Amino acid sequence: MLSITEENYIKALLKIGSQSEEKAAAGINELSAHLGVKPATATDMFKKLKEKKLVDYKKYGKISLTEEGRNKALSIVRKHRLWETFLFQKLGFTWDEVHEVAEQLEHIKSPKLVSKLEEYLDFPEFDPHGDPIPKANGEMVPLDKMVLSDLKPGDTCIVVAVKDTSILFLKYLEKLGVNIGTQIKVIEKVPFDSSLLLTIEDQEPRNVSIKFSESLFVRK
Amino acid sequence: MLSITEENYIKALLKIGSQSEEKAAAGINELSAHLGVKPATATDMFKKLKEKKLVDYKKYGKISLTEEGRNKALSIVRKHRLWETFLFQKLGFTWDEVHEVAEQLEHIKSPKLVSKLEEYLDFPEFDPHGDPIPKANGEMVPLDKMVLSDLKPGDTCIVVAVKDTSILFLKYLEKLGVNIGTQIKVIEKVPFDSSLLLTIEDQEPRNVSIKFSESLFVRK
DNA sequence: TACAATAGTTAGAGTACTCTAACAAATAAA
DNA sequence: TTTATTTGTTAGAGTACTCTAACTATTGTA
Repeated sequence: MLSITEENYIKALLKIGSQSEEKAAAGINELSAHLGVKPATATDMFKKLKEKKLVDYKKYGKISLTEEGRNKALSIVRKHRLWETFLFQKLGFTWDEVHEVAEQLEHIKSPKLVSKLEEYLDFPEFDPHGDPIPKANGEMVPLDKMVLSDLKPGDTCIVVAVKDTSILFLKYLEKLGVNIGTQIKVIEKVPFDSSLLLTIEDQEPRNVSIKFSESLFVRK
Repeated sequence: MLSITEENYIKALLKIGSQSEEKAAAGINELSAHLGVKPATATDMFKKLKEKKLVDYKKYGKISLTEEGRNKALSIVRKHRLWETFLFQKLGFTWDEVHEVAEQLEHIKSPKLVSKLEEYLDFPEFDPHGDPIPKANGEMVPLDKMVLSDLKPGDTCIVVAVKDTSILFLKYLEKLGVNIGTQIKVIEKVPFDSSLLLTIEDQEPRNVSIKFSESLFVRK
């Protein structure tokens, strides 16, 4: 049985690992920053997780999940996203509120609760941020997505997920009327600062920064 | 902000305190047994809770909740019973399964979650075991209840709650077809062992032990 | 009222997780 | 290729919660 702390460590590794390409490995500094602890603390903890055969790790090397560690981490992500979906769909939480509460709910230990919840939500494939929800066996529909900033003038796309889940960004999206499924057309790319001029659904064209367009996942 | 451990300590005190009459105070041995820790451990913890002004306590004296401690404890019981209701009504958990999971869910910190959940459940007054759910302000409908063993032959009653929430007892009730709201009529009291002969709804009369009849709350 | 039984406390120690400070390895730059 | 910078490790210590063992106070009984 993993402690909440241990669960958070392997979850962080799954998240950072899946962002980078290839073997999905991460360094101590990046991990500790993401977890909000000092590198020394993270070193100790990953040593312990290595003993438990959840991570692969050698002194001064990159850290990656073992098969078992990856499954455990996926089951936490599964719970997190199912709870987010519940909070959003059933309890009327807003987009930006669900994450924080789901961070707590994801650590509840009850296999029955998870499967009942999934059934109650009618087996959702995506959470409110557009991220795919892993199934009980760890499978996950791959999301074919690109960042908005990769589009060219004239391209049209559908918003499928957010890359940045910070409250500031989510609130800004809300204000702009952007949700999962929203249609966006790129009118023009400003060479000076790489900002984009675009139309959101039927609204008037507006300009968004490169930071914005790199934080939104879309599908052509 | 209280830790999960601290929450469990004041919850135990509320529970034991409200079982006994008068000033609702409890001893260290009883509390530590209920919490599954050694008396030495409980002594330390209640000292700490005294510093936080959540309990009244002097060396070698009984322990009781302060006004603030009582409010905190009630809010945990509120969460516990709302979650039990959710698990039972919405997710199809059985009577005996809800408690264990609610023990975990009651520690989730989110005032919004609690009020949204209450609203989603349509402001329930009782949990699946028949116990009243405290309102946000700490108020609770008083349950006019007595134990089945206090009835006399010829009396008829309605089951309103269970006193013992152990899985063994709940499963036995299920087998007997006893639920909240079930009607029971006492036919005869056996002087030898104080067991009762009774009819449950329209079933054939059957005999139940004194242990059984002292574990069930009813209303005449 | 004295003493045995019960109830509660203190001291010392262990585990899990965290930190700071000092150091060592790996990597990038001159 | 030597050095500076970045990255990661070790040692020592602190907090929260738990234990055992030894002790003290309170209560009930003879």
